[in-house]
Amino acid sequence: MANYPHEEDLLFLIGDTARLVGVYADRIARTRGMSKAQWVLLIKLAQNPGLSQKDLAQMMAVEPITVGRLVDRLENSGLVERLPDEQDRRIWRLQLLPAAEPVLAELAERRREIVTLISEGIDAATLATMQAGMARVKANISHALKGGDGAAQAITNSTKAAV
Amino acid sequence: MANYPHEEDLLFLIGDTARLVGVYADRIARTRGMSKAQWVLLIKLAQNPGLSQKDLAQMMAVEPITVGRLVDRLENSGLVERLPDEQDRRIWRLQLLPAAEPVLAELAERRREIVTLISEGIDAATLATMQAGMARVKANISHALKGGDGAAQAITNSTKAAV
DNA sequence: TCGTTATAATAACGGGCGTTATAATATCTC
DNA sequence: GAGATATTATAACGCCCGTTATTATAACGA
Repeated sequence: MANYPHEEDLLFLIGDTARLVGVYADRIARTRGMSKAQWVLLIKLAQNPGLSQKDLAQMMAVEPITVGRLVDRLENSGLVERLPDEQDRRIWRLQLLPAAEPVLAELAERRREIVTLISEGIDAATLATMQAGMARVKANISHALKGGDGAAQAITNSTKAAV
Repeated sequence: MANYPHEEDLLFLIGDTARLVGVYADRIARTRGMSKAQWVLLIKLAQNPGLSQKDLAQMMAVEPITVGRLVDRLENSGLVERLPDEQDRRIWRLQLLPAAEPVLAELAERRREIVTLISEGIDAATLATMQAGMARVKANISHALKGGDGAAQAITNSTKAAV
């Protein structure tokens, strides 16, 4: 069964890599009783306390309903709480609960390990090019999906050094 | 609400971009009555008729059970059939049905449009660097998940021109 | 040849995610 | 101020996907 590494399309590569990294990160998250998606939410929320679900959804590049469901589970786990907004009764303000902080601290180191792992054998300049390039791909597709996220400068090899 | 483009992590970028591209591709696939995952399966199967579910799973970088479920649906849609293997009664050999071909042909053009879309504003050399880099990331994570896929040469900026 | 071990496929379970539709609440406009 | 319009969150539905466990069949070893 011939099975060469087979010069794969960037499109397939993006999907496969994300799924595989997701599986890996998910296994780590589960050692602390959460999923990868919940872990991401916690990270974003730690950086921006008091966000609404809609704001958090935009930051995570998912639909608001997805954040709502994640918060349901995180609330059950005692890691996040929903607080009513003073001005607008449609809005929940999200807050980490104390139980979240030690778990997040432990996982932070594991996250650095993942970054190291996926970067193996790739030099820093290439990594920078990839980061800038992926940011542009994300901007392109976001725009096509009619959100747009600004940041639309062209990415070239020479941009790389500046990133 | 300050919301800068915010210098995003490659790890987050990979996940977000894949999801967003997935949503976009899925919308296109649904105009032909299938999902993005089913579309991918059909493409791989068209390139390699007669694969077993396990082989196809490896090619798609998913678990065999995932392929089994996708084939269930594609069989119901009349796009794929399962044929018994002559030698080994555990194995199904997969085959596209005639109905699949015109649909696949129509979708091929839409796929090229997606590639054009996501590549906008990124020069060819950078795209090549990204492709080689992502292939390495995939190899790194595959190896860590204990499959490994060979192809473990270092990727550098100079590699780029050769790709 | 018989029993152990390996392998392909599948079932059950649970979490992720978008789409469409709906309820509650704000906001805007006449 | 009242009705039209917009916005935040949520429910229902369906598909994606991995983990663990099970069944059927092959392959291997004494």
